[in-house]
Amino acid sequence: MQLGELEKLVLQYLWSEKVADAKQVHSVLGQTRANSLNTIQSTLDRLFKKGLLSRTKQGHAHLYRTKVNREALLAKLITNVTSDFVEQGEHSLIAAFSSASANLDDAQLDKLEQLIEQQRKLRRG
Amino acid sequence: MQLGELEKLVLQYLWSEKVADAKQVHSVLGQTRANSLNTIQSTLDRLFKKGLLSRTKQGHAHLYRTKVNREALLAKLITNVTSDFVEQGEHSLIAAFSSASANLDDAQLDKLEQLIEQQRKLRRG
DNA sequence: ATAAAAACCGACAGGCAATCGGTTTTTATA
DNA sequence: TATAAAAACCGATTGCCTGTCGGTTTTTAT
Repeated sequence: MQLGELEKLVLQYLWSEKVADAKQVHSVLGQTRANSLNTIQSTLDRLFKKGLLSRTKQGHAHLYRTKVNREALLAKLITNVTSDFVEQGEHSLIAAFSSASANLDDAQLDKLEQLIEQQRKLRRG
Repeated sequence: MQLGELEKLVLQYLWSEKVADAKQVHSVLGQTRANSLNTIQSTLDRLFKKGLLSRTKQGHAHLYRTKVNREALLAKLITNVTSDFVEQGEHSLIAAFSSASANLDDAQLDKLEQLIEQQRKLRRG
């Protein structure tokens, strides 16, 4: 699943605003990008069809919400883009890390270690 | 950078074979997919233009080699697909890790920690 | 009932991968 | 060195996806 520029902007907006209708999204994104309201509606609809947004009717407008948070989307995108290259039982992030570790500075290594520890704690309950 | 199905197959073939010309690639991939030699040539050329392959002339054929290994490509793809969602100054792989850490099993967490330690040792000299 | 608001539908442009026919260039060799 | 074969190169087409929006239908508030 490929995400276009506008789709990404809309997702980010909805992560920050929680809920919005097309008009609201348009009023904000229309300031940086010259989009018609229809363009925003199409984009919202495409994201909805991709399963990334949910929507409910409120009055005569759809209210859109994100259906996945940023972390879940990142995980999904990563899986999509790498799945053809990873073996069963292997995780793409770990494979990638082995090639990218040299580019991380000490602080980033620390950070990563912290994240691992944090995850371990979570599992111990 | 978006990779198509055939492009992925070609990359995987070249990771396993190290070096090949269009004819060789075609003779192998042509068994599963019905491609003309020209199709393979186009694909090799596109991968070359994307910087994923290098090539040298040998006789009247280009010999292609991968320019990035699998791990480096994974890192690149992950960075590409996540970068629009990652804050300035944050390393996308680390951001990605915090998104996906819940999907890693204990052994994978161990493995990652080992890789970090290994990198640390390397730096200490 | 009606006007306004929004959804819905359909179309088109632009970009990219896959595809391949036809032409030009290169090279080995007769 | 002329030539045939091999491969590169060029250009065109198809199909898919995102962005774009005009026009029509549906919904709703008054």
